[in-house]
Amino acid sequence: MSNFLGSHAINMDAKGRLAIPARVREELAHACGGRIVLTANADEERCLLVYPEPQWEALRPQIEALPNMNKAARRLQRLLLGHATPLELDSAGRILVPPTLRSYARLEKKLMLIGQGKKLELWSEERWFAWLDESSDEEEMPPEMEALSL
Amino acid sequence: MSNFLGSHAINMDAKGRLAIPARVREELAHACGGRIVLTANADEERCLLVYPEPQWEALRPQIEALPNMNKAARRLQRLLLGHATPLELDSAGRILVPPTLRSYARLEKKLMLIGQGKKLELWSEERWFAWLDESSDEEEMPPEMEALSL
DNA sequence: GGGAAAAAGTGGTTTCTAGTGGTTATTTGT
DNA sequence: ACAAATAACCACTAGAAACCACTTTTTCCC
Repeated sequence: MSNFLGSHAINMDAKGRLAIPARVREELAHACGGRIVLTANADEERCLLVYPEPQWEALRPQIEALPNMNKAARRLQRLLLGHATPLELDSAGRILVPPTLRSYARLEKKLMLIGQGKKLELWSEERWFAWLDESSDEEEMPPEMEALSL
Repeated sequence: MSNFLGSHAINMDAKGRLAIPARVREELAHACGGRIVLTANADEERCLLVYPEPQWEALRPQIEALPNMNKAARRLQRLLLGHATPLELDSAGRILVPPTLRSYARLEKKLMLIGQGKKLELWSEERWFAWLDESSDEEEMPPEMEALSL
């Protein structure tokens, strides 16, 4: 099972392509043969999610099955299903990010790719750093988290 | 079980590598054969955490299992998983700190490595001393701490 | 509707920088 | 004084980024 960790600064070229870092490329190669699905993130942070295709296929039916009389559920469906795009790495290990997703996540030239275990997140560098600087201690923690000893 | 104690001043070279002190290297060698995981610290002090790989592997599932519809949990995941980088000491006992982590913890040439029992903390020397000066004992304590007799 | 021009997408090549490994010199501790 | 450990230095390599050339699609104008 794939296990993406760490973060990488990467650049998008003028045509909206980005080169996946070599380390991550290896992970992807044996997790899904380079076949990935790119989609939008549902929470308030406008970043993109990068799933190995099998991971996505496991997740998709769960999203589709949500009770869609519920507003939050409909929102999740529209965002995730509505943006999902299957992609393959080209011969140089690059992917082309569709214009819709580019603008959803406000991607400019400088990006950050963040490992999150079974998936990756793709952020505009500017937004990532802004998010890091946001203070956090106002949030309330779930009990599992209170109990953690790092 | 590993038991890191004490603090060491160390230098980072121009390429972002640092030599682990011999004492610590020995500890690491028999705790994890030199296989470590470097990641970000979640609290407001921007330092890095150095885990022997087995320690990290014990911790990782707990972090991944947090309910990630919760904001505080997501933050912890992004910080810890998103920065975690497995590293091995090279033939000279050095590690290369990835650029992302370097900038997260604002590491310059002079660093401090602080033993914290099962893990180590890596600080910019400047920030470490600043923290020593500013931190106070005014905060309120958890009950377990009240009961301590030093 | 046809053609020209522009834009977007694709593939490859070259250049340069960051990473890697190793070696030598200097310092420190015994 | 000697040995060990650290710091500085140098050479080599691989990866990323910038660049360039070509193809396909779209758009706009005639």
